[in-house]
Amino acid sequence: MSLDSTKADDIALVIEEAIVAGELEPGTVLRQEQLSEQFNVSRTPIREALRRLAALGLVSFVPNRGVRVRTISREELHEAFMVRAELEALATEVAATKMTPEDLAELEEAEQHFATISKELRAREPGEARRSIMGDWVRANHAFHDVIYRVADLPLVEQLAKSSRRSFSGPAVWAPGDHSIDGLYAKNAEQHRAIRQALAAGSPEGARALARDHVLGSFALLEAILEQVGGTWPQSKRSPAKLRS
Amino acid sequence: MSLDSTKADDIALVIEEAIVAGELEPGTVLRQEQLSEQFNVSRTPIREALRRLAALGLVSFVPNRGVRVRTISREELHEAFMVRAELEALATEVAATKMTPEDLAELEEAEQHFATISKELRAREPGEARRSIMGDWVRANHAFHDVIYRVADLPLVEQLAKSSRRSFSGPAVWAPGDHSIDGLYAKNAEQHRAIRQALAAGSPEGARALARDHVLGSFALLEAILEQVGGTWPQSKRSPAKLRS
DNA sequence: CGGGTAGATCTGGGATCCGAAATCGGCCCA
DNA sequence: TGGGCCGATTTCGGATCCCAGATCTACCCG
Repeated sequence: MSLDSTKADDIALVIEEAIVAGELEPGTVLRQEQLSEQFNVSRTPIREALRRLAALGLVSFVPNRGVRVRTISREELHEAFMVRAELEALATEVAATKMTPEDLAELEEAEQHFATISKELRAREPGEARRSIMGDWVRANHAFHDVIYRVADLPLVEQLAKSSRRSFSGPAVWAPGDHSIDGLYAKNAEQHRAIRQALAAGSPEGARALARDHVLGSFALLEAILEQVGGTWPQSKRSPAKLRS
Repeated sequence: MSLDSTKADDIALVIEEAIVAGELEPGTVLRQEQLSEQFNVSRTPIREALRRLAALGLVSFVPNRGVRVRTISREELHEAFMVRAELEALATEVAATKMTPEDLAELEEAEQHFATISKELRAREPGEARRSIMGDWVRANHAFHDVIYRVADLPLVEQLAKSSRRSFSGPAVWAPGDHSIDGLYAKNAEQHRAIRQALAAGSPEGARALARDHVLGSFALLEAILEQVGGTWPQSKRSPAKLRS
């Protein structure tokens, strides 16, 4: 615990994980004292951790009122995808010139794992059965893209892309969608295949374009998922008054 | 001061400004106590401010040892430019469909202001005379791009692009270069004109490509500036041992 | 004379305490 | 009955204090 990390860092990572994993729904108010007893520390490291999360955009800070898990509007979600599309296009283009056979093998494995889970997902009925596998689906999807980031070896791009990726992995988990959008799930998996083939062919331009389309297509998928949940957008900005839960 | 902001926030902004403006050279060690008496506060808000800066990547945190202003390697600088090239290309493409005549007029004014300063810069001799105007040059350059960001109305893109812009505005200030690269300065100013014209023509694709080239070209300019300073890269990673100054 | 080591000192991390801002809750009055 | 006012309570921001880890320094020993 005390080896090369502070409590504030550790706590920030745990909370970040919880937010990304969708365990903390957007809009949730985070009380400093509650967190401090939850982690058995004083409020000082808690506040430093929250400062970090605020700088990363995961929570929003309101002076003298508290922090809440950031809510994201449809426009913000769209923009996050546009950003990731550009960054991922860049990373994929760069990766195309660096792929080794071992990298390609690893990528193909990740692709197949994702395809398997995607198929399993589509086989399940909507509801809890489908919801319980969404975490795996998100992780498998990330794993595929992470191979590309690793090969591209662009730390800043990777950091920023993952940062904007956080904006939507949560919603995807708690809003699994129904059968009518299974075609989009299937298309998503198929695009992984196309990207891998472009990378295998050593085509930077092709890989770039495919990566960009894929990310933008993923937005269409997520949008479809979210549209179904409540008809209306699920986590719009709620009234900022009355911060108490 | 206390209206809708905390001391930690205020201090973070001040320090951030100092780093971006090049007043704090990379590698400088920031002592909590020194900062606390400088701002007349206790160390608590100082540490929260530093946490924020660390999350933004402006300073690096070493547990139990302190923070220092982040140094940046040539590779990191290059990557920051690649990122900004993609983001700025996106913003410019979006802005092309939104420009009003008023926006265009404002953009042209910023362009001319930058051109004036650029010309003044090239007229000066290297050394202190040139160095003293670099801050204005950087600000005028930012002002031009900021018009585009404002019109594009993509907050996340703007935030991220400005974040990566911070990586190099400092170096540009303290390493003004000599006459041999004046052609690059001139070209830089000329590219602003081309971008504005593409925006005026309502050509998203053209504006996108020009914006991307412009940013990548700016990297060549900065690289040339820095090459001259000491022959070698000026602020490489120093030995991390011995944090004391 | 060089290297290692133990104590002194410095500095950062975290706990506890206090004042201030904001919300809550009950009361009064129209 | 409903709206506004005022004290009580909650929660946050900041200050101060203490402890632990790291560095420095001086001494000792080979």
